[in-house]
Amino acid sequence: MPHEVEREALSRYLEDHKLKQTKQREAILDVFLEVTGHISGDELFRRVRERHPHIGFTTVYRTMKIFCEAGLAIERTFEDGLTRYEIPHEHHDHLVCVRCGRIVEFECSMIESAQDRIADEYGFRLLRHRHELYGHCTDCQGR
Amino acid sequence: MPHEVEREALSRYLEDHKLKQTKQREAILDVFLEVTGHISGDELFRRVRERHPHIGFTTVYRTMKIFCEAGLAIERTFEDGLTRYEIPHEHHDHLVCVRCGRIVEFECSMIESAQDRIADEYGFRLLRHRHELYGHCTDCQGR
DNA sequence: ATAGATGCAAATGTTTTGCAGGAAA
DNA sequence: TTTCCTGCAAAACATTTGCATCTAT
Repeated sequence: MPHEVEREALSRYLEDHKLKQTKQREAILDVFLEVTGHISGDELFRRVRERHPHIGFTTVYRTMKIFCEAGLAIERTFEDGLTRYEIPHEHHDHLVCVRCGRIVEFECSMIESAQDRIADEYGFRLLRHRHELYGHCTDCQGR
Repeated sequence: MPHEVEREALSRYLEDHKLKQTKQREAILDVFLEVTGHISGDELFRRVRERHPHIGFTTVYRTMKIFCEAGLAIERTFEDGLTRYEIPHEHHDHLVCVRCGRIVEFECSMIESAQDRIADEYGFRLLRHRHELYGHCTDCQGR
């Protein structure tokens, strides 16, 4: 049984919130968990559709909102304004290639602590941040 | 004559690009230059309209694109997805209060050089970045 | 005279909502 | 059998485009 842990996490969340266990939600979870990287709502919908032609895009969007609330997905928005989803793992920020769209993750504890100092300095209570570096990746520099 | 320098910069840009000097472009420039901070297309349109009821929002959007190309404005997008414009000045990033919408600018050379190192490490040629800190500002922490 | 600008209306593209029928508890 | 879901169509939303008309050069 693939994605056992996540399926159970979803079950628990749905039960706790008096929501229903449906075929669509399971199907979307499976497709989403097979994704490596950052997928847009539209692209995810197309992949779901390949295997489950009856599922509508409305359901995909609504389901991803639930997954985000359940901690099974994280919503991100980059320069193009599309909503993308990723599987949660350690905190990180992103490098984005503006030519091929490649997204690479990075983590820098020095930047993290600098952010805390800055927020402190301006009297802000920090909730979250967005830090994206845009450029050309190795493969795209020749062009 | 207010905004003399910017008016001339605009004139020069329009001439160089065989574009036309129009009342609308001057009017929008004046309203924009009076803005302190970061203004959305919609809000800018409303302020332009107060003084120039005949100017359409299409013209405001089109004109701001020209101003950006002419280096008279910079386009920014924060969490709410709206396009905002600011008057160019030294490089900086932003703290955004998610309750009142206040936007504060900050600059941190340590973060800047860390970014360069990271881009380097991943083989990216860095073009630009976006760094935003979201939280509650001093005034909004009680609520 | 002519290239370019304007303003309205309509289109765009992604995401959300209304609603009637359908499925899970 | 009630509450929640689904899928379609339509709406929402900020921004862009088409086009006939107007204006700066």
